[in-house]
Amino acid sequence: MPELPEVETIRRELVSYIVGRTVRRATVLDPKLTLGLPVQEFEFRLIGQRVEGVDRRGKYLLVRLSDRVLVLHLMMSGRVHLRPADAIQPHTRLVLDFDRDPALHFVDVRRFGRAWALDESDLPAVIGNLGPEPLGDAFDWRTLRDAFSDRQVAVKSALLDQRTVAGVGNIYADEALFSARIHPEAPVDRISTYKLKALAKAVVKALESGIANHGTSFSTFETSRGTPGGHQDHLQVFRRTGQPCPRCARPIRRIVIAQRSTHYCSFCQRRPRGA
DNA sequence: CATTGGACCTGACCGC
DNA sequence: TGCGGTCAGGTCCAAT
Repeated sequence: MPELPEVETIRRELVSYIVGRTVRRATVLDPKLTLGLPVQEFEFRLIGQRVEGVDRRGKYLLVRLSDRVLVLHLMMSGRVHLRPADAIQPHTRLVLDFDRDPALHFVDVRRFGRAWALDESDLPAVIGNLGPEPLGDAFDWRTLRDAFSDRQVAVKSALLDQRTVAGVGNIYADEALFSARIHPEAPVDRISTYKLKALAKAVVKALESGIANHGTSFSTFETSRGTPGGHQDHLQVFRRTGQPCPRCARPIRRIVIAQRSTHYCSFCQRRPRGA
């Protein structure tokens, strides 16, 4: 589920539900979650801490505590649920109990998700390599120009690289490239300034649209309150292989770039000449 | 250096 | 029903 719009949707819900609460108990049910930090130490670092706020950096969720920060990355299948402390589900990996319900449950079928309990000063070690926030002032077409210079990688790969811009994943990369009419295999150093400007705007538009629809959910529920997002009904190309392009009605194609499914219209998104 | 391919996990779905 | 293959919203790390 989780790209920037989905994580942002969760963040906004957490802000209204857990800010001001104090952690009474932390329970790690899957030691893999803490990446080698002993479970007891992880839990100890959270207990007694008050939630001061909830931030987001790219696809990372940052739960600001009195003098620590809990960082969550949902990877492919992670979910955050707000439910009673004792309502443990099959794939629950972490539960934070507060002074009253609901508790925060981190549920993750595939077990790729991670959690860190850090001092603020250790945050850069986890999120220090991220590119600019696409919805912040630091991002515009020059960001892409600088990241793309002297490189030949496919633009789709470059957008998925979190050092380029933080938070874009497979769905919103495909959607943005469609909006900007850029072929996903276009080598980044051959994209015109005109197209780069279109792409920067398309990235912002795609992400903002996702947020406005509370994220994209394909099969299971998604937001922390268990309601599905609605953006899947607004996707133009992603997972629409064979269906008509919204612009020209020719069938959407699916190819694989960097081992990721990629969806595009071969008529509207022309390969640069000579590439 | 930059880039690529495999690894990490589990479950759903499809064709035989 | 069972089996094997494919696919899934992400990232890291070794090999090239």
